[in-house]
Order: sequence, then C-alpha cells, then structure tokens
Amino acid sequence: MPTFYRVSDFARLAGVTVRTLQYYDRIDLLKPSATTEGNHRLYQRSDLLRLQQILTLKWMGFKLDHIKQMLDSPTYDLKTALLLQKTAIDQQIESLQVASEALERALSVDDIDSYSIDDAHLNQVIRAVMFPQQEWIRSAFTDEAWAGITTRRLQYTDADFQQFERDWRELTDKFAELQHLPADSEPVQALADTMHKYISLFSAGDSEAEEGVRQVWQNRQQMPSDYQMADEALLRFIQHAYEIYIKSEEP
Amino acid sequence: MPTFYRVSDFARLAGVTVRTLQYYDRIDLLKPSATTEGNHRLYQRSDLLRLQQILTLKWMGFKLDHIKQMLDSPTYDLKTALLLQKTAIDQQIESLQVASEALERALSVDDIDSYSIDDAHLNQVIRAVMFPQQEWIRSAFTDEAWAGITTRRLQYTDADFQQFERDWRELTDKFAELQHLPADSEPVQALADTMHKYISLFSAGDSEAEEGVRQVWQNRQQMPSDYQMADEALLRFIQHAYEIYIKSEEP
DNA sequence: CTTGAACCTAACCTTACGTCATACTGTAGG
DNA sequence: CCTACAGTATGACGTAAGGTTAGGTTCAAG
Repeated sequence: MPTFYRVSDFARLAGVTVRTLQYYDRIDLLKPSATTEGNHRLYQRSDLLRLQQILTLKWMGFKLDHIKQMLDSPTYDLKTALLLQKTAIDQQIESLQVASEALERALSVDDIDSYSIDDAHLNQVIRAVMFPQQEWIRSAFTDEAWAGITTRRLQYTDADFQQFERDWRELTDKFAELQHLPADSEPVQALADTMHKYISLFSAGDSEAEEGVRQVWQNRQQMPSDYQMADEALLRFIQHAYEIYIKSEEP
Repeated sequence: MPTFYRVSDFARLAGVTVRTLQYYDRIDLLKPSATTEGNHRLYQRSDLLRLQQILTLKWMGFKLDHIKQMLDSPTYDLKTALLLQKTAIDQQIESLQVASEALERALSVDDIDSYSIDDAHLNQVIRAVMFPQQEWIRSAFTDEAWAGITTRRLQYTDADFQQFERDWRELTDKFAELQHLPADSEPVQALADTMHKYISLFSAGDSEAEEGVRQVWQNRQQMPSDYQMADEALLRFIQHAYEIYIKSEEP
C-alpha cells in the first residue's frame, strides 16, 4: 500500500512546478505510476528517483529528448555522453570568458563616461573590444572593409581560429618545401592558388578587404615581432609567387 | 552613386545568412537602405556598420530587442548596460564551471567503465556529482528523503545558497543575543518558529527529510570541523529551544 | 522573350516550459 | 444528495532567433 502524491504535492516535494510534471508526462519522460478514475495523476516516492535522474542530467545541460534516450535504453553509453557534454560545456565557458574579457575592455574605454551612445562612441567601444592592440593591421583597410572583416570575425569560434592557424602553417611549410623551384613554376602557382582561395574565404569576396590583406602583407616590416615569421627569404618567395599569381588572374 | 548589394552578397560579406537579414528587416532591427521596384532588398556598405554593431552586441550576449533599444535611442546608458551584461555573463560562467566540475567527478566514478547504465550506476554517478564528500550528512536520511533533497537542491543557484548562509548566520546571531533568556521564553520560541519554517522550506514538507535534518543536527559531533560552529554552548541553547518548540507543536 | 538563379512572403518547426481559458474532479460541509 | 470550492486536465498560444520548406515573383543574361 504505497503512499500516493497528487501533482501539486509531488511538485512541491521535488521543487518543480505542476506544469513541468504535466509536460514530462506528455513527452513520455516521466509518467505517474498511477492515476485516479477521473484521470488525475498519482505519483509515488519511487517516481522521485527517476525525476532526480532527469533533473540532474538536465542540470548538467543535457536536452530532454537526450535524457529520455539515456534513461530508456539500458545499453546507453553514459561515459561518452558525459564526456561530450563536458567538452561542450567547457567550450561554452571559454567563449563566455572571451566575451567577458571583451566587455571588460569595453568598460575601460575612457569616453564611455559620458553615459551616452552615438555611432562614434559605439564604434570606438567595438574597436576596443574586438581588436585591442592591432592598429597596425587596421591602418591598411578602409573603414568599410574593416567593418566587414570585424563583422565576419564574430562568426568564428576559437576552434576555427586554431584551424586557420594550422592551415596557414601547413601552407607555408609546403611553400618552404618548394622553395628550390622557380616562383612561376606550376606546383608553386598551385600553392598560390590555394593561398588565394584562403584569403578570399577570409575576405568573403570583399575586394576592398582583399586589397587590405595585400597591403598588410606588403608592409609586413611594421608587424610587431610576435607576428613575424622567422624566415624572411621564405616570405619574399611566397610574396613573389603570390604577385605572379595575381597578375596571371587579372589580365 | 553608391554600390548596392543584393541580400545574398551582403550576407556573404557580413558572414550571416539571408534569413537572418530578412528577420532583422522584419523586426525593424536593420532595414536595407533601398529596395528594387520588385521589392528586393538592396544594401549599401554603410549598412554594414550598423550590422557590425548589432552582431558585436549580440556576440556579447545581448538580446536583439535590447540591441534595438540601444541603437535607436541616442541617450541610452551604454556603460550600465555593459556592466550588467558582464555581471550576467560572469554568473553564467560560474554555474557552468560548477556543472563542468560535476561532470568531471561523474567521469571519475570507477564503475562507469562498464559503459552501461542502470539505476544503481546512474545513482552512484549522481551521488558523486552532487555530494562529493558529505556522506556524514547522507547517512542521516532514508534513500527516498535523500532523493527529494538532492532533487530540490538542483533548483537553487549559487546566489540562493549564499542567501541561505546569510539567513542562517543572521538567525544564529539573533539566538546569541537572546541567550540570556530562558529557552522556553516567548522571543526565543519565536526564533525557533522562524528556524522551523526555514527547515520546512528546505525539506519542502517532506517529513522524512525533516527527520533527517533533525538527526544531522543532533549528531553534529560527527561534522567535519569546517562545518562546526565555534560556540558549542550556543548550539546547545539553540537545540534545546528547538526541541521545546517541536514538542509544543506536536502534541 | 525565355530561362534559371535569386528573391519574395507566409507558415510551420525548434526548447522547455509559463500563462491563460475552459471544463472537469475530488472532497468537505450542510 | 447537493453545493462550494479548490485542485486538476486539456488545449492553445507565446517565448528567441532564426532554420526549413512551399509556392509564387523578379532579375539579369542570352
């Protein structure tokens, strides 16, 4: 003779709302173990265990349909699921931290004390937020090309940037391997083509932005040393090959 | 004679989807600066600046209607908004970190290597996740009362717990002030009543859970020293007052 | 003038419920 | 047994920020 709880009592017991229990019932996530003749839900304490599992997994960030799968299939790979979830959460934390730091920088912009907002202000904040110390890059672009670049930049995650860096390094490594060939030879030009496609991707078909990239590339002596690559001869080789490629594409 | 972009070009330029631009148009967040006779949207580069502002703020975690307010009212208090947003994000980070640590603990449960899931397994994981080292508390509760407590616990945020602690300290401080009065005097019993209401809140009307709380309270010598309060005399005073209160309520 | 790509709007889909609106059930008192 | 009235059930609509079709229209090249 088990004790039964009506919805509101059971809800209070578990710290959720009645609506939540009704919802979980409807999506077959948690069914009451009995009902009255009049179709009112009756829960037992044993239902509390299942609800505890559900709420714990939910608290960990799993979605309800995922939780249903986990609880309903006894062969579910829990360890992998937990691992994936932790990875996802850690990624979220990382990008939130980036945003938090950006907000911190935004708050440190002097003029913001005026407590008002106009385009100039806001853009100053945005510049402070997105590109803390890279004025030497910015100077190569027109205002509007720059707006395009910074805007597109927002779409990428940290993982994307890491991939970019890996790709870029791979590309320069390949150039290094072919450094003994003439810059206008076919394999080198093929690399230049790949490089061009990459730059196009970055500038998204924005010709002003592309021009800016070329400027940065050519004025690379101004780069802070952190950004400079070691092998100046290799850089000149790449630049030469790229110029040949561009000329051959724009007759 | 400004250059116009059609939606798809402008979308590519900015790195968003066409649907997003259509949506921003509909909610009056970003209108194209012109349209064709056939009602196709035409954007200019100057629209890109506004879109950049929108996406930057969005990336910071602001909601779109909030962004609209910010951009449309020139007297908007940007600094406060940024500050509030940073606070909110930092809170999110904190609770995600708690979840991440919990998942870490869950992954360190030995038996999980079996790559399967059943109630016992899952509950073991849950226990590891939610209550790392407090077996001394758990031992005072029945399994089901414990399930209720851990489940309710999920509903609370860090801020709630901090509030709990503050309330609790305030309560004990008040007891300390009245320590010169007899335990059955009216002001002391009033405090005991407050304390009882507080415990009831914690146990959500769960009588088994309440009993467990009383057990923990009485066996407080087993607590690790971190949890012990300094003044043992005060504790005995509180316990005495509380016992008198309970007896007077359950005749 | 035709064709195919790009574009338009409208409408439904997603999550995890909250919030009504309306109808029904359970129970205590008379 | 009847009536209040509290509790409950079901269904519909709303949320945020678009994604995803569906079906019709416009653009630009040939």
